[in-house]
Amino acid sequence: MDKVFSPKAYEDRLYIFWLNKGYFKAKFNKNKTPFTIVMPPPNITGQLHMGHALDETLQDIIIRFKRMQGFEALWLPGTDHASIATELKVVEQLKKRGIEKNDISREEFLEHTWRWKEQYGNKIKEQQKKLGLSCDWDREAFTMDENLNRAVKDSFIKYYRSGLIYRGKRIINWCTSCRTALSDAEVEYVETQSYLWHIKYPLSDGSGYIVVATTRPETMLGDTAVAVNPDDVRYKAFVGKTLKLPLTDREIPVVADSYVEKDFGSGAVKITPAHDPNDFEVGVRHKLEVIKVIGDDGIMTDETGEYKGLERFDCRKKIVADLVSAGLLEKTEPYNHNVGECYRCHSVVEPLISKQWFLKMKPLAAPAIKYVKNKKIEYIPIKYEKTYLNWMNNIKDWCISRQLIWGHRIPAYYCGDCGNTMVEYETPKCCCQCGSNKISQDEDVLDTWFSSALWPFSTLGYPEKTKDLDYFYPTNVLVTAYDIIPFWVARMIFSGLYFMKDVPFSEVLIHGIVRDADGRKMSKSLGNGIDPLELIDIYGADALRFSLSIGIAPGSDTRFLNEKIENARNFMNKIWNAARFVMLNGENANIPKMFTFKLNDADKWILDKLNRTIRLVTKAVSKYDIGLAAAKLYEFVWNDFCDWYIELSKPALYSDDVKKRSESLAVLNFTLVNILKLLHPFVPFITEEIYQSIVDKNVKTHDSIMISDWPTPIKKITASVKGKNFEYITDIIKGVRNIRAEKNVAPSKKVKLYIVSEYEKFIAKNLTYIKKLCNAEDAVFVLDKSYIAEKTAAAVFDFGVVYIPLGDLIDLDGEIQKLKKDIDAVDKEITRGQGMLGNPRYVEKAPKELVDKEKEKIAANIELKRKLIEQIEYLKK
RNA sequence: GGGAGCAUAGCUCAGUUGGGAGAGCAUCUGCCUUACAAGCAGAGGGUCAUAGGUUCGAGCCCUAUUGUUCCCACCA
Repeated sequence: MDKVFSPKAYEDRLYIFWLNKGYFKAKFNKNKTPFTIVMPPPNITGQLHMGHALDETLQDIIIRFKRMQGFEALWLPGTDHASIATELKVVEQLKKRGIEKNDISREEFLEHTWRWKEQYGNKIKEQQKKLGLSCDWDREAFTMDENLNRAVKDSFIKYYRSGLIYRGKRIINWCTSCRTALSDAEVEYVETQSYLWHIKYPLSDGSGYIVVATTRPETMLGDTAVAVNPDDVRYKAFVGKTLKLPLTDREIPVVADSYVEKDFGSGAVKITPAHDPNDFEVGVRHKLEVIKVIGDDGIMTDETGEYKGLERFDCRKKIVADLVSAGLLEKTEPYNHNVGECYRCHSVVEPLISKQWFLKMKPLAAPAIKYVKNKKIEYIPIKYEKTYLNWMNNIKDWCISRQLIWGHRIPAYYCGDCGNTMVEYETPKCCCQCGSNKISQDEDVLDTWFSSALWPFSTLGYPEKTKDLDYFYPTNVLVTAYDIIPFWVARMIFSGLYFMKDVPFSEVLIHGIVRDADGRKMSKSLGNGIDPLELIDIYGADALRFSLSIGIAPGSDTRFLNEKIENARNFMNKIWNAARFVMLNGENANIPKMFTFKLNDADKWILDKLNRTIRLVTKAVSKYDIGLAAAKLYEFVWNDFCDWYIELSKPALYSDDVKKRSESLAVLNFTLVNILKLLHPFVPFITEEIYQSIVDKNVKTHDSIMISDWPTPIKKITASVKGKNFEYITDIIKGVRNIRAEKNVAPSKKVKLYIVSEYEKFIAKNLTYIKKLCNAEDAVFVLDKSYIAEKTAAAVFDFGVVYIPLGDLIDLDGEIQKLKKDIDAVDKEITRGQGMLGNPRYVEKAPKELVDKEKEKIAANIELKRKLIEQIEYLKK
């Protein structure tokens, strides 16, 4: 093994090894319980970013853990066609080659897009492999695969036939740049500094005017009324009269509608039914004309007279200018409000009237709410249940049609003669109503999220009733970031319930997003993104994975700091070197099987610690508390195993006693292999690489660590008992080291120790450790201080005192002061404890265990205090 | 406007049904001790945002306040 771990030397090799062995594959197995995760499919436009790295590392940890525990663990990967995002990319690429989307046919465009997909769509897969993900690549799915297409078509038709899908003219969010409708979820609101323009609308009879305020003056060209509140006395007389719409020759009525709030603005609202959802409703109530003034391309329409052909924001400027010259602009007020942007291209979304397909949400939301409330699906952490319920409870119908080419084409057909609509699996030969054969398919495709919503079952064979679907569905846990709950999680839940009559997963593990060092979201526009692949290149995949998993709390954001990954890299190096230590000493050794020989006190101590770690880590990972599990492992491996146990093993390893040596190696190998197993889900590469080089056949039982068994606590080990507590030994070592450091005793200088303790026998048995780790040339037991002639410093414990003769380095007054300080601290502890025990309610209410522990603590502290006082007495003599 | 979260060491964050305040990094001291200087040993550093309350006991539960972040809605 190399002195410094070098991940590049083995990561790729091991991944290929796993692939060749087929260890990632999962298949129907009636003797095993399935555990399923479907991977949130990255977009084919995607590059692996830190968000993926976190999300997928968490999933890999869980799936590797379950696999080792003996589940038939399926992690199903795949990619999403990402309708809008991909189409934008392809349009852009074509533009560079001088090709406009509108100049080529639908088929040609699709051809270009498929080619683009073949070229770039698999990039992320190769990146995921670098991360070490153990997903079943044979099952890799794509939302536009043939069988997934079938699922989409099938579900659309089923929804339609039960009346949940309808087509209608509504105000929808329109992106004038992408030229498509968007769902509510696809609009992002951004606070924008703008103005509120107050415009005078003169009465037709010349008797005055009404002032209306607007943030979008260009829409006034489509105004078909001004509305006031029916109870507003200021405007009572105006209702029913007509106004001259400025800059046009149209006359519009003043209507009364309770939607208008008296106290906001002027109390009068211009009504533009074609460009505002609320105005649309008012228009319906008052049977107003609907005039579309902004076109799908963001250009003013034929309806706008002299403004026709102007871009919408240019038109706004001109309108304002014209109003000023007409003397009709009363005032302009600075105004901050939220403006909707397209989540893909970030251009301003235009609400406008359009004929689209919608999915009725209320009937689907009801069960989706019920199942979550009944805990058939649990959110981890629980707070995200509220986010979900809040969204579900206020849900509106989902606009599912998109005016794009790349996606699942809507299976609706229209008769060119009678206009009949047919929703069918195959193109109808002729109209079922009039018999005409002039049949054309709807030009639109479905929202990308429509197919994503089916992901947990479409990938397993739905609508076919496959064996896999039956075995692996419902899946177990969905792992994703909180920002995708409305888009995806919610929609999978109602889709799963509707089509599968069962939840798509029983748990949702929500994690945060990875932010930069300053806490900002990583984004392309800010240029503050960190490329996981670069980090893998520098630090290795394991270091990246570990840095992302340690210390995170479910649902909370995490900042990415270089020092975190450096620390993780250092930890990998630590593991590497600990293993190297075991290997170097174990060459050619004849290592006995564990528990066939007598364990020494240090062995029992580390095995007890190992047991605790196994319990803790197993429990934590089971609860998906990945951050805690990683932290506990870090602590055990570094602080207990490396800092203590390896040091403790050295006297035996370097001795001439072959038996002792080989027994020590047995415990080292045993502990090491358990550590590797516990760490494997987190850091698969380094653990596999080390596992492969383990020579102790008793502990290396499989040809790969990833198919080995998850550790269980060793039954033969019991915690230390009073009088035989190994902590006495470590306490003494720490105490002596402390004094040495305080008194500036050179590390190379050997010291002599005198020990006074009622547990002399136990300590004597472990004296080698004390001498070695304190760099003491001798340690002898005495009955009390009076047997020591030299001036000494003392390390005082409740179980004994250790004296170090340090000659002139000892300052008597200083020592006394120090001891007094210690006594004060101990006194405080005793008072606190006695206070608690003196309280009958505490003794009565607190758990018995705790009370007993408290009693022991007090006894120990009283003893410690007695010994401290004794020391002062000695010093004063 | 509605909802949720966060506030703990200089920095980034943990803190498991309420029971003696933790880690990493940074700082200081001493060490190239034959696994590891990407290391070892030791040390300093916190009124757990503020004010109340519940409790024998509060970083943790309740109320209010301040600061901060996010989500949803979109009243022109």
